[in-house]
Amino acid sequence: MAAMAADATGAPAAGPNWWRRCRGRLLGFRPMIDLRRVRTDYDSVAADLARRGDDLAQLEQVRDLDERQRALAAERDEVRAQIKAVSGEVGRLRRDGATEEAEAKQAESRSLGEREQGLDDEASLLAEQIRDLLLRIPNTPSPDAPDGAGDADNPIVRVEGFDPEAYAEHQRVPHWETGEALGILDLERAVKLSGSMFSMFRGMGATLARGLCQLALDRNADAFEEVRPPTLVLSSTLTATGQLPKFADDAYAVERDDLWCIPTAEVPLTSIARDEVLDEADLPMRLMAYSPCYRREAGSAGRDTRGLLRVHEFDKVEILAYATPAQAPAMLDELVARAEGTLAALGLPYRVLDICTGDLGQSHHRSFDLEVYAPGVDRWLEVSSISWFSDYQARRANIRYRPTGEKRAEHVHTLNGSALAVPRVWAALVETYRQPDGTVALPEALWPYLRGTTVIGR
RNA sequence: GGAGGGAUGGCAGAGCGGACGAUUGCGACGGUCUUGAAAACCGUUGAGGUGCAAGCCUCCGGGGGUUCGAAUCCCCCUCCCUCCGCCA
Repeated sequence: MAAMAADATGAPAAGPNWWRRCRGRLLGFRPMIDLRRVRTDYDSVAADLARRGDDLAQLEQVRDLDERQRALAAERDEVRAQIKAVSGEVGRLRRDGATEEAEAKQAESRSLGEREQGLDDEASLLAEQIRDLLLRIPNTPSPDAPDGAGDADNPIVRVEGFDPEAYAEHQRVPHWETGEALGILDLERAVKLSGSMFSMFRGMGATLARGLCQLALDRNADAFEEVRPPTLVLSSTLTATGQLPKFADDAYAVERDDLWCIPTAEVPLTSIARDEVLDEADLPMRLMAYSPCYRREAGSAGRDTRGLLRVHEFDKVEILAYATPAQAPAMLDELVARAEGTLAALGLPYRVLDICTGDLGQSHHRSFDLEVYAPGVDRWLEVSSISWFSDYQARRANIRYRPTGEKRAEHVHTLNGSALAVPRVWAALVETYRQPDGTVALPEALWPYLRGTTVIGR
């Protein structure tokens, strides 16, 4: 792990991989895939990863390097045992005054030490290579996840409240036009402040944005503990959830302080239990958080640049759970149902997609996407992605629980999803509820959050 | 930001170069006693790696160094506490 440590001065060196050397380091040797499973059950791991359409070269490499690493480590340990024995001998001889013999033993120990050093260097190098590979290998998909090559293959599980014939001309106006006309969205000045793909809500637009978060929090407060987490986090925190090392370009970095802006509250919420052993009685543990989210959208520059469809900073309410493996499938259903419930309460048509193996995120075991229909832009907008990570994140983050009666702690399963993401829902609302006179009549569920306003006019 | 003090097993707290993976107390667990419980007494009790196993190895906040040998000595970092400065 020597290469991961801070340099002698402790100052993070700049450069494309500066965070590799930073405070808090990347986590220690914490693979995402169970290395033991790679050893004992290689074929099934390979088959699982193949379903994602993944290249298996890295996995093969891991298997081979691991074999060599273990052999070297065993040899090194044997030499270490000898050194210990010989050193003990030295102590005894010195006490007995047998100086000459002691010196001979010292020489012997010294040469053993050189051999140990060589073996250890080699074994550590291999271990590091294995770790780097393992951190980049994605999660294995659930057997229930549908097969497919990409987003075109995601089955639509259900569509709720959508009637393509039901829309009138006055709803076919993009939210940015209505927003500017009503003075509730000020994109022009947002660009002046922060550049393209930033947004600014004003007046009732801002109240609506905040009200949406409040609504989402209130709807889940029956079972979820509200958390207000930090939104700047260490590299190690971003690694635990899987954003690093592979997706460093997608996040905003505050280099001089080795901090990153969170892309989602999933990041701090998941790390809350990092390096802890939870009581089984406390599971499932449900948490929710409102937070701003920051995304560089590096891979999608130039796409969806108009309006609120894709922005660098937005507000979101995230719901998350730690669960036992047995509880996880039901928890996935619960999170989906909760996210759906909020969309339904807002009266927005939506559909549910079962994400196929080829479109699953790197750390996802199974995912469902929720999309709302926005008539003004005539598109389905992804507003929530609810995912089950199996033990992938828990392994990286070292989150465990002790099954009752068991001696050995096991990794928990993590699940999370957006309860509500503001900009796209805001857009869909403004388009869906636009009246013939250009005002926006908001659904009743929001009224308690709008200070008495029910219709946003000029 | 400056100056001092600290970080050891679930907790408290010893150890300051060799018999220390770590005294002890509390807690927890098992047992004896008891109608039951308490008390008392006896015993067990950190984590991880590797191996069929016996075992061996690693871990005293993290990293590096000195040494035949480091929890113990040296250097760097992080975090916590106290004081000063600054501050929503």
